[in-house]
Amino acid sequence: MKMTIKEIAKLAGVSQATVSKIINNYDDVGAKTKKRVLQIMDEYGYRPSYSAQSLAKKITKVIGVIYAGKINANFNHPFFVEVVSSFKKTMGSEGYDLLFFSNEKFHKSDENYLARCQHYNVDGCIIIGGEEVEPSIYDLDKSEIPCVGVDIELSGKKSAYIMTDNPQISALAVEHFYLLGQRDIAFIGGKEESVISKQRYQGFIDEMKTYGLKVNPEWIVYGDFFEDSGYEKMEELLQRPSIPKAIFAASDLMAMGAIRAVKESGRKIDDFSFIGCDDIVASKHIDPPLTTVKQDKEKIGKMAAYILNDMIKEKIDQTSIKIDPELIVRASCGANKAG
Amino acid sequence: MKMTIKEIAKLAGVSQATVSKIINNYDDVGAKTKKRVLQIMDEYGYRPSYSAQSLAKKITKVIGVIYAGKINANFNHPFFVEVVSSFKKTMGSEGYDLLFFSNEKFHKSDENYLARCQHYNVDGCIIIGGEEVEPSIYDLDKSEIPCVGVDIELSGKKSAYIMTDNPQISALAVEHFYLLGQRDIAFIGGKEESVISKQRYQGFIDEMKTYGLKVNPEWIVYGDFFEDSGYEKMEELLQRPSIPKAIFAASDLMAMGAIRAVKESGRKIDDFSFIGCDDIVASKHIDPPLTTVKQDKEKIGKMAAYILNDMIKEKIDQTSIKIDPELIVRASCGANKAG
DNA sequence: TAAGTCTACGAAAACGGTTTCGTAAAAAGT
DNA sequence: ACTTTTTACGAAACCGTTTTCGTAGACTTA
Repeated sequence: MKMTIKEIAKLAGVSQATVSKIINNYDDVGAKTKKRVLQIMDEYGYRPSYSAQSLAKKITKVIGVIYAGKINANFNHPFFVEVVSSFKKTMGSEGYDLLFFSNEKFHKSDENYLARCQHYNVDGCIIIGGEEVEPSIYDLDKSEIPCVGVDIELSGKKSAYIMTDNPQISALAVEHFYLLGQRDIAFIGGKEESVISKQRYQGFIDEMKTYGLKVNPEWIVYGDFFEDSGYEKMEELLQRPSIPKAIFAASDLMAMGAIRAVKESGRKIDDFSFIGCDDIVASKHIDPPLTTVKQDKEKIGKMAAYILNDMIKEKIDQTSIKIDPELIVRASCGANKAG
Repeated sequence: MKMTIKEIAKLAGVSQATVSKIINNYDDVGAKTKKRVLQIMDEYGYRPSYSAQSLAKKITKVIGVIYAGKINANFNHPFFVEVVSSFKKTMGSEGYDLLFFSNEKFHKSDENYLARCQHYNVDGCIIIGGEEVEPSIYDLDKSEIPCVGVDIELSGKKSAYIMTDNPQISALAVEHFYLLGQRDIAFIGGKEESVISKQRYQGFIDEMKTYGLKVNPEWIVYGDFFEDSGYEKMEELLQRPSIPKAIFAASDLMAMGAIRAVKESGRKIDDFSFIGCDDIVASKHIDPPLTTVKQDKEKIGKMAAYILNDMIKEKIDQTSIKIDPELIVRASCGANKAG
C-alpha cells in the first residue's frame, strides 16, 4: 500500500520533519536515526509524492516539450526526433523528465501553452518550431518561464533559441550546384510561414545573386518538410514550361519525395540533380544516395539543453546560437550530370 | 503575478470553495456568481496549480512513457517513433499529456520505474519494449498502475500488451522467399534477448520447416534493430564459408545496413535478396526499394491508447492483442534473382 | 401559514509534503 | 563546574486545491 511520510515517521518513532529532512539530505539529523528511517522507508517501499513535493517546494524537475505548430506534425519528423532525443539525453542526466504536451486539447478548450506550463509549473520548456507557430506560443515566450527554441525565434527575456545557420545552408547548396555547372536551380522550401523557410529562401536568393544566377519565381515552391509534399511539389515543377535540372529541397524527406516524383514521371533520374537538407539516416541509402546539407542534430539538442539549464539556474539569459551546417557530398548530383 | 484560488475568491467576494466548484463544474453555484468569478479569473489569468490539484484529487491526467531498455535507444527508432506518435495523438484527445522518463537517472541512483511512476502518480503508463528489459520494469508491471506494453509481454493484473504477430512476420518473409525460389535464407534478428526477436526467430524456424528448408545456424545472427548493426552482421555473413543469398532482417534499418554492406563489399547487389520489417518511410526510396513486412504502427499506437484508457477506467484488464503484419513487395528480391 | 424542498454558498478538514524556528541535551571551552 | 556552542530533533505553519457537510434563506406545497 501507499505509505505517507506521516506513517513512516510513526513507524520510525520520529517526526515528519525528520523524515523529510532525510529525504532532502539535510545535515541536522543523527546517523543512527537516519539509518533506521532509511531502512524503514526501504522496507515499505516508500516514495514521496511528486505532487506534494512540488507543491511545497516550488520546483518540478520537469521540462515541457512543445511543438509550436498547429498540428503537432513535427513530433515524428526525423530531424526533430534526433534533436529531441539528444536534448532528452542531456536533460536526463541533469535529473529532468520531459513532459510532452498534446496539442489536441486545443480543439476542445481555450487553453494555451502558457497556461499549460503554469499549470504544470514546469521548470522550463523547449519549443520546437519549423511550422507556422500557434500564436499562444508567444505568450509563453514573454513569460517568466525559461524557454529555449529550436528553429523558432524567441525574444522574451527568459528565452533563447538555437538553429542551424539557415542562409548558410542554402549557400552551401547553391555553391555546390554552381561549381558542378548547374544553372537551372529550383528551391523546395518547407512550411512557407516558418522562419527557417524564410531564412533559407533568403540565403538561396542571395547566393544565387552572388554567382550571378537568375532565380526563376516559377521554381520556388513550398512543401511541409515531409516526403509527400516533396513529391507533390516536384510534380508541379515538372509541369512548368521550363523544367529545372537542379533541385534544392529544404529537407531530405522532401528531396526523397522529389526523387520519387521524377522517377514515377518516367524521366531519367540522372538528368536531375538533388540536394537535400538534414542528413537523416536514410539519406545515404536512397537511390541515388543523397547529397545533402547536414545539420548537427546531436549538437543542437545538447546545446539547447545546456542553454536551458543555465537559464533555469539564472546563469544566462537571452542568447541565440547558430550552428554551422556541413555539405555532405554523395551521388545525387554527380559531376557528370551537369551541363 | 501568479494568482491563487484564495486571492480570486477574495476579489470576487466568495469563498475558495465556490471558486473551486466553478473550476470543477459543480452545479451548486449561482449563475451570476459564476459569471463574475469566471470574469475575474480570466482578467487575472488565473490557472489552478497542477500540483495542488493532483494532490487533492488523486488524478494526474499524465501518462508515463517508458523505454524498457537499458539504454533508451528506441526513443529514436522510426518504428517506435511512429507508434508513440499515434499513441500520443489519441491519448491527447482524451486529455492526457505524456511524461517521458529519462533513464539516465539510473546511473546516479537506485531509483526504479515503479518508484518514478508512483512519485509522479501517473494515471497509467506505456512501456516500449524491443530491447533487453530493465528488470525494475516488472515491478511496475505487477503494481496497481495500469500499464500497456508495446513489443513487451506484461503479465500484471493491471497490465496489457500489444504487438504485431511476430511469428507471422517471419512466416510471410520466408514464404515470399520460398515462392521466389530462394533456399539459402539468413536471419538477422534484433536484440537477441527481446521477446520479439525470439518470436520472430521461432516463426522463422517453423516456416522454414514447413517448406522443408534447412536452417543454417551460421546464418542466424543478431543485431540491435539499427542500421549499423545490420551492416556489421551482413559483413559477418559475407565471411562465412557459404554465403546466404536471401536475407531476412528484423527491421528495415538493419536491412538497409545489410544492403550497404554487400554494396561496399563490391558484390553485385542483384545477386542478393532482402526482406526487411516495419515498412518505415524510407524503405520505398532506398536502392533497391525494400520488400518488407509492414507493421501497422498507427494502429498499434491507437490500440495501445484505447486499451490503456479502458484499463484506467477499469473497464477491462489483462488483455493482449496481436496485430496482423502485411507483406509489401518491392524490388529488393526481384523474381529474376532467384535460382 | 406551517412544514418541507431547493438553492447557493461557506467552514474546515483533508491531500502529502517542506521549512523555519525554537529548544533540550550533549559536547566543547575556560 | 559553569558558560557557550553544537547537535539532533519536533511543532507548526504553509504550499494551493478539493470536497464533505452544514445551513440560511427562498420557494413549494397542502
